[in-house]
Amino acid sequence: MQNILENCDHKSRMSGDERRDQILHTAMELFSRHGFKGTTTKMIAEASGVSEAMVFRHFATKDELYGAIIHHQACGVGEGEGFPWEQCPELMEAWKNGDDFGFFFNMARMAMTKHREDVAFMRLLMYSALEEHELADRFFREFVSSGYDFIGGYIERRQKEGAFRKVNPRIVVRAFMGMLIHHSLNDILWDRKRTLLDADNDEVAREFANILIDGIRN
Amino acid sequence: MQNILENCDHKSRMSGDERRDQILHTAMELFSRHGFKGTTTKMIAEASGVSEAMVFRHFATKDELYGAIIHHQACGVGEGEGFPWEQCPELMEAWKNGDDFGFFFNMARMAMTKHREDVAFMRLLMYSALEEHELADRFFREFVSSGYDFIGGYIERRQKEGAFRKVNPRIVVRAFMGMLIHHSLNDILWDRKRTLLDADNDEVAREFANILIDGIRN
DNA sequence: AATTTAAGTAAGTGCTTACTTACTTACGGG
DNA sequence: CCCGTAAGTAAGTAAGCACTTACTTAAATT
Repeated sequence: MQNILENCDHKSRMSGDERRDQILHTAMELFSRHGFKGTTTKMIAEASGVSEAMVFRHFATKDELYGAIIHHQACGVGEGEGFPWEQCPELMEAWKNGDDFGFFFNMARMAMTKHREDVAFMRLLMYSALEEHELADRFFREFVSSGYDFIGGYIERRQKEGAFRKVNPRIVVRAFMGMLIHHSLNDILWDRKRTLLDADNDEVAREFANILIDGIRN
Repeated sequence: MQNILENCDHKSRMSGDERRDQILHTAMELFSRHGFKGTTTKMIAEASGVSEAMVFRHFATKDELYGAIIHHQACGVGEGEGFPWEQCPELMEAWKNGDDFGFFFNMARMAMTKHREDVAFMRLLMYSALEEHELADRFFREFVSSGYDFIGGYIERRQKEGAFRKVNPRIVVRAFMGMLIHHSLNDILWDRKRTLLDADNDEVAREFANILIDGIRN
């Protein structure tokens, strides 16, 4: 309980590393809301409660600050402790047993939960893709690409076992990922008031899994 | 053949309306590439081959120019000659006859073709959604929402006819639109080199339709 | 040919931007 | 208790921004 003061933003003087971290997180939030060009160093400084000079003491240029955010996020997402699907026991269990519903349902559930938790990161990613910054490319190569391999590999295996019909597994992955990402993007970006579809994420995940499985079953 | 000069950008002096149109299209292209904040009025003027003062003669502010683009696009897309699906005879035929494959296949084909033709508009739309400009909202309300009603209505009808199983039609629409939009977004934004999936659009459309139909068939 | 009209520009305006400099203050180790 | 180190700032700078002003030129109208 004695760290109320330490958690408080108004603390007069932080250690260098503490302040660096705080600026990094503040900037990440602002970049995700307004894009790179739309965020000024003044905004970052004010939101961090320091002068602009402090921002430039920690990060030589605005680009370097953006680079640090990319690095921070890329480490936390792509590597670090492995891919999120490897962290979900139910999912890996289903993967082993060839439990199709368990596999696709948990995959969908996990993705939707992740997306909901990381709205700022998703927005940053979209901006990066449009502005053609490095983050988008890196995220795609290190993360999305592995996801394709993981799901695609499962489908191929189940095809060989005779459970799924003959169809390009990559197209199936695209269909499934499309459902998941589009659904999250709708909630975050397009239809925040849920006028088009206001359903429980579990129900949506269940139906997505059902549609896909029945859609490629033999 | 005498209008080579008229079509040429280097024409020394245009009529007011011609120049207005030209600036509008140039600006649309630039906004779609660099976003609103990332595009300067100087860039627009130079790309249009006029001085900045001319840009401001036609559009009082940068915001007004953006607004004019929105209006121009919204008119061309939302209203004008009706929705694109109403323009496709095969699709409407399939809709009438309850030809499920014809319906979903042509829907997918049409969407993918539109997206490929209108990369600039799609990018503009993404920027608008992130920057929370009016265009995203308007497009969503006038266009996407109608698409949901159209596809959702078809599914409901076919459910009543006993062709499709019991499932929230809106979730099915989201799944289907997800496949289409995500696929186009991949080609435009994330994977322009087609490293993950390099398939013919017709094949993709066919498989998307197959997956969806088998996925909700009774 | 003279006059009006509208397309066009050069060279600004004041403000904001990313980034710097020269200086001040808090704090932990000897 | 002082003193070096590092956290912190106020007040800049030059370039870039959206937007304006005062003027010029081409072309249609009279």
